[in-house]
Amino acid sequence: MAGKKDKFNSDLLRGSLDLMVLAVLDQEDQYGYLIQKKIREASGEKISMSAGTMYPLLHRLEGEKLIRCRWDDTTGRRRKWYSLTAAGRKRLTKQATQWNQYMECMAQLMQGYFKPVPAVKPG
Amino acid sequence: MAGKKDKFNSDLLRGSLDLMVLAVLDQEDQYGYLIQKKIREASGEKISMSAGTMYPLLHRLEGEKLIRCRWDDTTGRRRKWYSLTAAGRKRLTKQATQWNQYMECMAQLMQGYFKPVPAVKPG
DNA sequence: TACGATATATCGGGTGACGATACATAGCTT
DNA sequence: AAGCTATGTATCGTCACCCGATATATCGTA
Repeated sequence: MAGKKDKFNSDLLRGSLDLMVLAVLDQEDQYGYLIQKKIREASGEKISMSAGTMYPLLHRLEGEKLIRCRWDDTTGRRRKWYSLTAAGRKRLTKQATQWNQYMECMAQLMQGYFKPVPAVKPG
Repeated sequence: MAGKKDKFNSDLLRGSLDLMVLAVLDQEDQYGYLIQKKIREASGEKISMSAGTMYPLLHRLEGEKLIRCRWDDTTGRRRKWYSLTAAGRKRLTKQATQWNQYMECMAQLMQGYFKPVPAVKPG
């Protein structure tokens, strides 16, 4: 039973959900339900983005031209496949950099409490 | 001029401001204005918590009995000194642990994009 | 037929960071 | 004296966004 139903604070998600989704889409094209599943499983069920969070988020990213979609109606299951745009890749890099900088700031602030946080920059 | 006015996304703060303030207060007692200054300087001016953010946050933490205050009216400057309660220290540990877990989850999710993120647990 | 998983979508509610604004004191400059 | 900046605390309205609830539809299976 230990460490079973520990869900993260919603506020933690707000700073990183965009980044997560962009990163997942950078690896390969996905549709919403798959992204949700991927994030849930990769986090060991710890991070669960609800449908009511995910679909508006995808629509927002699409509105910002960071991702684009195409419907797949060839099967009974209507699926909306998303892929990164060039702007999306650019944003991903920027967000990742910002994330790293933020981690460094946290390390500074937590000095004495936390051990230093190494940078985790992509290639 | 480069890298000068880069402010972090407000949403990044939402998941960590509580943790920051608790950690700062764990080091030594502070009053609001000092906390604000400390966070701003330790982050290299990158993280700036506005007064409109900080004071309601402190009141909220006080309402949750995580911190307690006492007024200092001995000088011309009215100062409200805050210190951690036992519950506050407990919460700090919990939040820090949660933060680390979240970083690990992010590392998993960013696999292939990010390099792995080492844990940054206190003691 | 009934149920659960798959798949997308919207809506209302609540939370919390932010800019604006207010007020008061201390110290420095003009 | 007047004006400005820094110090110090506080509240308010706005806005963004995560969430649970709800709706709709298909598919497999018992």
